[in-house]
Parts: sequence; structure tokens; C-alpha cells
Amino acid sequence: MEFELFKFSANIRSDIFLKDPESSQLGSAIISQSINLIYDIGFEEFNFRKLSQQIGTTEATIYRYFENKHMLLLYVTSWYWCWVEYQLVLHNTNIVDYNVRLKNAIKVLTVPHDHQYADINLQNLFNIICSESCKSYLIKNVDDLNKYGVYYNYKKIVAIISDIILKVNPAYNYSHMLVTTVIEGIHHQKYFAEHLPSLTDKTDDPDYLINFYYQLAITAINLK
Amino acid sequence: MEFELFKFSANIRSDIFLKDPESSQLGSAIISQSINLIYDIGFEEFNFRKLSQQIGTTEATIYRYFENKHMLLLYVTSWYWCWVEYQLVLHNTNIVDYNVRLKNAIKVLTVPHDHQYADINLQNLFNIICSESCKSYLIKNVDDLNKYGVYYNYKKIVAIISDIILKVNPAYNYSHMLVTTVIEGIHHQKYFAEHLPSLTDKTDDPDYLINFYYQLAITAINLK
DNA sequence: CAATAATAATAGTATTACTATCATTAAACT
DNA sequence: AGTTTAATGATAGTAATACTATTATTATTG
Repeated sequence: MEFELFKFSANIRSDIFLKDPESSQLGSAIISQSINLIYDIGFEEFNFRKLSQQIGTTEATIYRYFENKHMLLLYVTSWYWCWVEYQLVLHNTNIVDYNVRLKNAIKVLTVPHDHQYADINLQNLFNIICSESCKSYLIKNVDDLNKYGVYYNYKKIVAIISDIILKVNPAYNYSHMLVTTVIEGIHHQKYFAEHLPSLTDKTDDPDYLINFYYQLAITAINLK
Repeated sequence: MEFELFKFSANIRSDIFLKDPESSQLGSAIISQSINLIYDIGFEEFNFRKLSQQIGTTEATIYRYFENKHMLLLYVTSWYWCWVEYQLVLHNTNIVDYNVRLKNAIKVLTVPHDHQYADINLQNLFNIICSESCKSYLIKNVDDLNKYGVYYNYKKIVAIISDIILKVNPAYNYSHMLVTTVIEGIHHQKYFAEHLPSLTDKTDDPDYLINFYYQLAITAINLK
């Protein structure tokens, strides 16, 4: 049934967690509160002791859900990519023009449309995605983790948008590079606009980022 | 005198260090060996105890040069940007065509031409720049650090390349965004090619990255 | 109501990220 | 050459972090 596509439920590799945080109220609190706490104090300062105090549980209990804070970050970023996947379906259903699909995708990647989903603060989540998500793979054991498929959700988003690009121009050879350049670029520009403004060119236009990256992408795709 | 421009000496903000590592042999060893050690074990696993053992000195001594390992990373990345600045001068002197200047700049940002400079392994340095450099600003105290001008060297490179772009098209409004998109993009694609190949499109052509980002940049700049 | 699972409470360990102190060596200046 | 000054080495110690283990208590399920 068509509307089944619209039902959101995070599809996250079980290797990321020890006990599924979606399986209990405490687990949900671990996720939603870790997003808020990481937003407040940053991932480096964040630890399970502080998180347990914020939730009103103990360090040992959180360790039953996640091996360490790094795996929790991986879970949070995976959750974000699940959410993006859901938004992509939502915004691109019945859209026939692949140029429009691409623009919608970039739009989804640039701003969180809603403020809250269940107990998750999407603004805070997007903010930590911009500043912390790359730390989930810029680590020494990335190859080991990758073997377990923990980057599945990110890869899937890249594959989906890559496919849109190939519909626009089937001969384009650099669709994955282009997608990751745009995604990571958006995150960086958002961060720079807030902290290092001389590294970006923020304007009054609320859509300046969407327009910049859509232009960049579409001209690259249609070239030659 | 013209050749003064070609003399390389790192111009790094003194707020980054407690004692200038260029002022002693031990200081030089701290820099060159930290590059190799971070390359070997990654920045998370890296600490001053391990570094001191590798150098044959003590933890306390290294702490007299740098407040903590994060400031050392900032020094190393700043050193890299100094090196890039030097390379840009070297490759773009007497080049009149700004399109060529831009291509040369992207070339410099994509591959380290030499293998070794003094006691510094440039291959290892470039590798950790790709995987660790963004951690020097993706931190909670970024605003405090920025006040002290510690990101000066990165900003300068962005400004220099941004100026080249404005020579190509003085009406282009997004030169800084474009430069940081290209720089961070290069780092990411290098990393993905090595660890998460499905997120990029590496080819046999050794210049594929240079060509991709030059094409991307030049078409964006010349648009409208 | 019994059995099972989940969590709380508490304690403990190894490592990390430093700081402090003092002895020793090297450099620089009469 | 001898004295001051600075840099480093050696050692020790502390607070916090990143866990692990144990047992008691509560909630859930059969």
C-alpha cells in the first residue's frame, strides 16, 4: 500500500547498538537527550556520566545500550539519515521532473522542516549533524566499522540522490562525489556561517545555500 | 627582492603555542614526530605520553610547548596552510591567466608535490590533514579560539584563492563558499577513496580529483 | 505467583590529561 | 673560567574519563 512508504521508522543496523534504544522508553530518552546534551556541550565534552545524570539513570545502564559514546554518535547520525530518507520520499513522491527532485533533495539536506519529531529536537539534531557527524567516520577504526555496515544509512542517501543525478544525465560519471561534496559542503557552510563567517558568504536570502548548491550541482551534471 | 617570496618559514600565530616549536630541535621533533604518530594511530589515540616516548623526552616537556594535543593539531594544520601558501606562490608566480592560477591552486590542494620537507613527511601530513584537520575547528570553544586568530592561516588561503576567483569573474558572489567547498571536498574525497569508496568515484586517472573540482569551480564561476 | 529480564546502586580499575617540584644539563653573559 | 639563566629530565601526584563488575531492586511476562 502506497501510504506504507510514509510511515517513518528508523532502520538502523543492529551492530551499532548493544540493545535497541527503540525498544524501551529509557532507550528513547538516551537518544533524544544525548542529542540535546551533545548540542549543549559538544561531543568532546559529552560522556555517559553526564548523560545518565541528565536522564536520571546510571552510567552502567547506558553502557547496556551502547558500547561507547562513539557508537551512540553513530546511532544518532544514522537516525538522521533515516529521517532524511523519509523526508526525501515525502517531498519527491509524484514529482516527475528530476531537476525538481534534485532541488527538493538539496532542500531537505539544508533545513529541517519540522522542529520536533516525537521527543527528538530536529533543530538540535541538525546542528550536531553539521558539527559532529563527520566524526563518526573520521576515526582510525573506520574500516572495521564499515565492514559491519554501520554507514549503511549515509550510503543509502548518497545512492538515492546519486540516482536522481543519473536520471538528469545518465552519462554523468561523478554522481557520488558530487552528492557527498554537496552534503558535506552544506554542513560546513552552516557551521562556518555561525562560527567562521569569513569562510563562507551568508546572505539575507534564507535560500542562499539551497540555491548555491543546486546551481553548482545542476551545471556540473549538465556539462558536456 | 623577488626571491624573498620563495623563502619558506611558517608564520603561525603565537597564541597557538606556549613556546615556539621552531625555536629548538626538540620543538621541531615534536612537530615532525606528532605528524607521524597521528598518521599511525589517529588523533583520538594520540596523546603526549605516547609522543614523548617516541621522541625520547617527557610528557611535561611537551606540555611546555603546547597547552594540549588539540593546540598541537592546530599548529600542525596551520603549518600545512603555511606550506600551501608557499606552494601557491611557487606555482603561480608569473602566471597571468587566472583560470590557470585557479587550476594550479586546486592542484596544490590535491597532492603534496614533495615527499619530505626538512624533517616533515609531507605525505603523512597531507593524509592527516584530510582526516583530522576539520577537528581543529569542529569543537565547542571554536569561537574563543577564533578570537585569538588561530585560524588565520586557513582563512588566508581561502582569501587568496577567493581573490583568484574574483579575477576570473568580479561579479561572482560566492567565492569563499566555493573555495571551502572545494578544499573540504578534496579532503573528503581523498578519505572516502581510501575508506568508503562507495561515497566517491575514484578513477584510474591520477588527476580525476583536480579535474572534477576545477570543472565544478570554473563552471560555477562563469555562470550568468 | 514464579520466573525472567531490566534497571538502580554502588564500587572499583586502568588510562588520560594534566600540574607541580626539583634536579640536571646546556647556553649565554660577564 | 665561572656565574647566571633557561631548558629539559625525572618523578610524583591529582582529577576526570572510560569503562567493568556485583548485587539489589523493580518491572514484565508466562
